[in-house]
Amino acid sequence: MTTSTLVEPILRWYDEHARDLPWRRPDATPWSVLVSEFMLQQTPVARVLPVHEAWLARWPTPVALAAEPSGEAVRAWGRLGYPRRALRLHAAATAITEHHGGVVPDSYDDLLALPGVGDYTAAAVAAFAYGQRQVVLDTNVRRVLARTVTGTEFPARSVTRAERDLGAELLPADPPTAATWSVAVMELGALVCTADRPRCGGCPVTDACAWQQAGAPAYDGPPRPVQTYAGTDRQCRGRLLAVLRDTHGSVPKERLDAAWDDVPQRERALASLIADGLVAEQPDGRYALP
DNA sequence: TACACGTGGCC
DNA sequence: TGGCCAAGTGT
Repeated sequence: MTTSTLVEPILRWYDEHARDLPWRRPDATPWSVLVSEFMLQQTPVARVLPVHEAWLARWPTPVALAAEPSGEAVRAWGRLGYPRRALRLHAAATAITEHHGGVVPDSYDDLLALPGVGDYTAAAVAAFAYGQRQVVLDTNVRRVLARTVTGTEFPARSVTRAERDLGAELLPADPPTAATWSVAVMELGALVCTADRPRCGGCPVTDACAWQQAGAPAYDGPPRPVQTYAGTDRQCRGRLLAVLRDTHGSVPKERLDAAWDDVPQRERALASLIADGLVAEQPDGRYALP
């Protein structure tokens, strides 16, 4: 397996098959890229598109978002899920306003220091918004590398040193090409080398793929954790927050009580929402977005 | 290192 | 039908 057997075909494939997404357009601002990365964390592109568009129309800059209460960000987040991301995006906008002159920072370290920005998002923004040479390892990239290079259907639970070394080894030397390569591998993972039922017939590197050459063996690693949802605290939190999101102003506690039957669970969920800063209890005892 | 954290679509 | 999955981060 040489670099060129993987990189060049995937770059050519991307040139022909890349989706036209708002945050990939030449006129997309770093803020647009940053917003997209927050929204895309654990969330499909199709659901992000309309919310991203409305978000950028309302808040074209981090300064504009930072000027509003965090609760407005939570409300505008709508039903994207994981609303703590909205809170963190608002906090990131505030930090950018206060510490970076309102400009999304371009260094990996400065990005990493922002709330809600971890290794993936810092590398992605540096690469996609600023054209830098960064190792971008998301779930798509990791799956593509696991199959094509390692010969396993799925990567390990967490990023390994070997993956990081491999990502660095494959990364083209030229920064703009490196950035394109990173988005190209992600796109291949999202559209072709999917977790379930990969479309190997449309893959530009199927002939070089270690997993294919090994006969596409079934995954035999440790069981991947199942996400339960019905009846969980997460679902309860979602129900409570939906009441506030869909209401202008504040609500009495009875409105929240009506949203979930299990009393101890409801109280626990409400307390956690308040602790997270997603819900504010007012002096009059009513509840509202922060 | 595991686990918590929303939501909806797919087969 | 319901298990599985979707551009992760924080603790």
